Order: sequence, then structure tokens, then C-alpha cells
Amino acid sequence: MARPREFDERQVIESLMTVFWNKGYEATTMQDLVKASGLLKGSLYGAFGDKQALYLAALKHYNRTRIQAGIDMLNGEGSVRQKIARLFDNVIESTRRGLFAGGCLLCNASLEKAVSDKQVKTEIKTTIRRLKVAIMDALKAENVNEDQAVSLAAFIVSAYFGTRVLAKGGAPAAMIGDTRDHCLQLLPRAQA
Amino acid sequence: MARPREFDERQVIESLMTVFWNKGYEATTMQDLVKASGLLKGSLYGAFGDKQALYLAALKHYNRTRIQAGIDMLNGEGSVRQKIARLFDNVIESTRRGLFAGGCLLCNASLEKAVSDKQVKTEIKTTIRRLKVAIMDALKAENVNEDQAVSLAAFIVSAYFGTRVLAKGGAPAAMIGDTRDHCLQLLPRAQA
DNA sequence: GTAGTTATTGACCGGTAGGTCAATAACTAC
DNA sequence: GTAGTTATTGACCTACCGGTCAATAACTAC
Repeated sequence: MARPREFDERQVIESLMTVFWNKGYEATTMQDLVKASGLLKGSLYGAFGDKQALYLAALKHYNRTRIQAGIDMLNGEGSVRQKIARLFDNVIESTRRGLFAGGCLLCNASLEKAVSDKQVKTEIKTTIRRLKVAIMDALKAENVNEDQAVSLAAFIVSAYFGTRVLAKGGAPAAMIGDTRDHCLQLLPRAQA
Repeated sequence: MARPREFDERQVIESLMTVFWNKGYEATTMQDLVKASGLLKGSLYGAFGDKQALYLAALKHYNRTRIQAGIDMLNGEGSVRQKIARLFDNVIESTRRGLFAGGCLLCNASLEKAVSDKQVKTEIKTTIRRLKVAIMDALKAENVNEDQAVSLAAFIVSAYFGTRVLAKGGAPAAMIGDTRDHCLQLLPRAQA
């Protein structure tokens, strides 16, 4: 019926995401995206839309993969303490490996694009909500009551996002470890 | 000996800061800065240097005024609990008033410019350090020991920065309140 | 007054930003 | 085969980006 696409959409979005992840929205040029994706400008526009749409697609992909990996981990085996500890340890680890200086595209989007792009803001809000709920569920699985779970989860998300800012700002890794330790201090003791 | 400047430097930097604060580095154009400051491009370049230098000056001004106001508060009267609570309440308040959507230029700079600009990174690191020390001092004034003060301060800075991300991302204000409450929970009880 | 110094002005510049489009290619249905 | 549809291509466009500079103005020292 029509000419088929010659590229793998997932793979292209992954490459777009990588560029936005380490350069930010404004500092990224269409030329950067062309180079990273291997597609030409016209194809990029034809397939996804303008730069804002490309960014939104990249952010959604980040949430569906990177953030989801965290949520899956929270839904998996182990005690809450272990799970939350791993969340923070991953930040330390990615910072140590220089993975985009430990940055998080979701946090970057919150500061750079949430105000100027309503669709981005909506995506951010629902993703934060999902992350918070995953933490709440992990807490409730260890008999933390609903109210406590709500406020503890909010607090952990804050501390977690804060470490992403500190990591990129060049603060010493020890600050992230200290943050993790104090978060764990507020968590219930393991019972299983 | 020479022609005197016709503008008040502090006032001009304050206006530059305002623009960078709500638009970010990349999204701000020289034209924006010209309009906000009232100066012409040539004067801006002559007095401060290029765009990066303008940003650095704006960030330093932000730290010398807005962040310093927080530090002064931490060094002032009252219990640590009251001081830390006020820190978070200010975030809620500025978000409610729509003050640049509750954003913090220091956090913005950490995510947008710390990696690409070494001078910005240095400024960020020393400012975070100063903020952390102010919190430590407030803790030690209430007989928290050195080690505890170090790690508690790191943790509070993380949680605080996290709320700035959440605020801009459009998360409900209740999450900030919950974060504040849990931070206070780890603080020593008032004794004076 | 004049010489020396710095500030202000606005026209100017090359480069590149995001975005468009007509031509052509690759496919399916019949 | 042909008609219809969509994908790919790369040349092209306008607007504006950050930055420069020669002319001129405003001052001080003497």
C-alpha cells in the first residue's frame, strides 16, 4: 500500500533520547539528532513531528525504559530497605561511570521543559506519580500504613531527585551515600 | 580619567539573573538580556564579557543574594527544626506564588551548565558546600556531633534540592510538605 | 582649552538554527 | 503492468543567533 519505513523506530528514539539526555533540549540541534539517528531531517519530521515532539517522544521512551527499570525493581523481590538502597546506589554507580554525569532525563525535563511545554509537564507528573506509587506499594507490602506510605514515598522521591541534582553539580559521592543512609533510617526494619 | 558607567552594575546583574532564572541558559538570547537590562549588546559585552560570563555573574549574584538569604536564616535565631522547616516552607510559598514556578537557579545551573562550564561547576560546588556547612553549624549548635551533622546536612540538602525539582515538575505541594515533615523527624528535638 | 581613557551606540557579520518541500523511490492492491 | 500511498532525500528558506567594531560621547588631568 505504501513505502515501508527503513528504520527501527525504537532504535531511533533511543538514539534521540541519548542526545537529549546529555545535552538538554535547547542545546540539542536538529543536526545533532540527524547525526545520532542516522535519519535525515525530513524523515525525522515526517515520522515524529517537530523538535518538541521529538523531545516528548524521547522523554516518554526514557520513562518507559529507564524509570520503568526502577519501578520493576521496586515491584520485585527483596525488602524495601534493599530496594531503596539500590535506587541510591545506582545513582552513585552511574556517577562513578560518568554516565551523563549521573544525570536523569526526567529531572532535566522538570527543570528545563516542564514550564514551557504542557505535554512534557503532564508526562512528568504521571511518571512521578507512578514512581511514588511503586514506592508506596513496596512500603505497604511491609505493613506500613497508607498515610505513612504516602508521605514516606514523597520524601524518598524528593531525596532521590535531590541526589541527581547533587551528582550533576559535582558534589562528592559521600553526600549521596549519606542521603541514602538517612532515608533508610526512616524505613521499617526488615521482617521477612 | 574616563567616561563613567551610566548603569548600576548590581541592578543590571539582577535583571540578567531574572532572565536566566526563568528561561535557562540556552533558551535565553542576547536580545532577551538587552531588553531586560536596558543596556545595549556592546555595553553588556564590554562590561561583563560573553554570554557564559554573563551567566556566571548572574549565578554568583543569585548565590550571593538568594542562597545567602537562606544561609543567613540558618545562622540566625531559632531552633534547627524551625530553620529547616522554614527552608521547605519557602519552597511551597514561592511555588504557590508562581515565582518562576518555584525554581532555583542553583539547581537549574547544576543540571544545565555544570557539565559544560567548569567555572559554573566550581561556583556550584562551593555554594553547595557553604549551604551544607550552614546546616551543619545549626545542627552542632544543638549538640549534634560532627559525624551526625555531616551526614544529616548532606541528606537535608538532597531533600531540599529534590523539592525544587518536584515543584517545577508540577508535583502536588503536599509532596513538599511530606518531605519537610520526614526531614524534621530526623532532627533533634528542640532543647532551648 | 587639549590629550588620554573608557562607555555607549547601532549598524553590521558570518553562521547556523528550526523547518519546508518538490522530486523521487519503494512498496501494495488490482 | 498501473494507480495510489507513504518514505526518503537533499537542496532550500527565513530568521535570528552570539559576537564585533568604528564612530562618537562623557569624563579627568593638566
